[in-house]
Amino acid sequence: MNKSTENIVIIDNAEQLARFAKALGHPTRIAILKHLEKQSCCFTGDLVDIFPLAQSTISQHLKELKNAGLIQGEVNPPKIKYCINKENWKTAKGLFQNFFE
Amino acid sequence: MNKSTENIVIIDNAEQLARFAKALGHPTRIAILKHLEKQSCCFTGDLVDIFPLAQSTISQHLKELKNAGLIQGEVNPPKIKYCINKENWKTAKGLFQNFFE
DNA sequence: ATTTCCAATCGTAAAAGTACGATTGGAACT
DNA sequence: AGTTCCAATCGTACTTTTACGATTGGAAAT
Repeated sequence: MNKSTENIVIIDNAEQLARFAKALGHPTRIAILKHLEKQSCCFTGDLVDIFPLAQSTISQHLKELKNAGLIQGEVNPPKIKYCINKENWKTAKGLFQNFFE
Repeated sequence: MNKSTENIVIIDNAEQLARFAKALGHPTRIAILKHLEKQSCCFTGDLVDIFPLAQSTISQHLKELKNAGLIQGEVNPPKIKYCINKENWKTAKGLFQNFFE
């Protein structure tokens, strides 16, 4: 069982919404996601160039987005290509939409 | 200048979105907002009855929601009636909508 | 004036988040 | 084998969040 995505369905809506919201609760992570939306995909290194943050910090943010299920990484040696996780993205969209009516 | 609401317009979208998201990033706060949506308004005490949390903890969550601009409190002695801040709610809704396309 | 009631604030403790530099790991090249 | 490259992870420091009980403050009622 993949901790980051598989258990989304079994936990209650409020918790799932809070989970997504928490992942979105940092300007850098919003910016990363916006960038991924635009680019469709990108590498960690690209982000390190764009943001004035250490590589380890970017990596940490990516990890959180991945744990929340909002992105996924595809190994593309020697790089790792990050993309929006479209399925969960849709789920998140729906939850927020529903929440705000 | 009211710190919680007035400066929303002047800060960048990503930051504002992150701010709202952060406020939504806790199950209790999601639940409080859902309750406020349903009830239209409510008192702190009502929430203390509903949630298995200390009064001070609820108060703290309300404070954060207020600081984020999502709710507002109207004094209604001896109680305080909390409502959704409709204007900012709309702003938040728009930001999330736009973010998810 | 005192009491009562509601809610904010204070003080505190434990846990989580944010950021950094340094190190490690794995895959592809010399 | 050794080197190079990218990205994850480790170790660390600092800040913020979350939660609690206790205290305070303000308004209404006795």
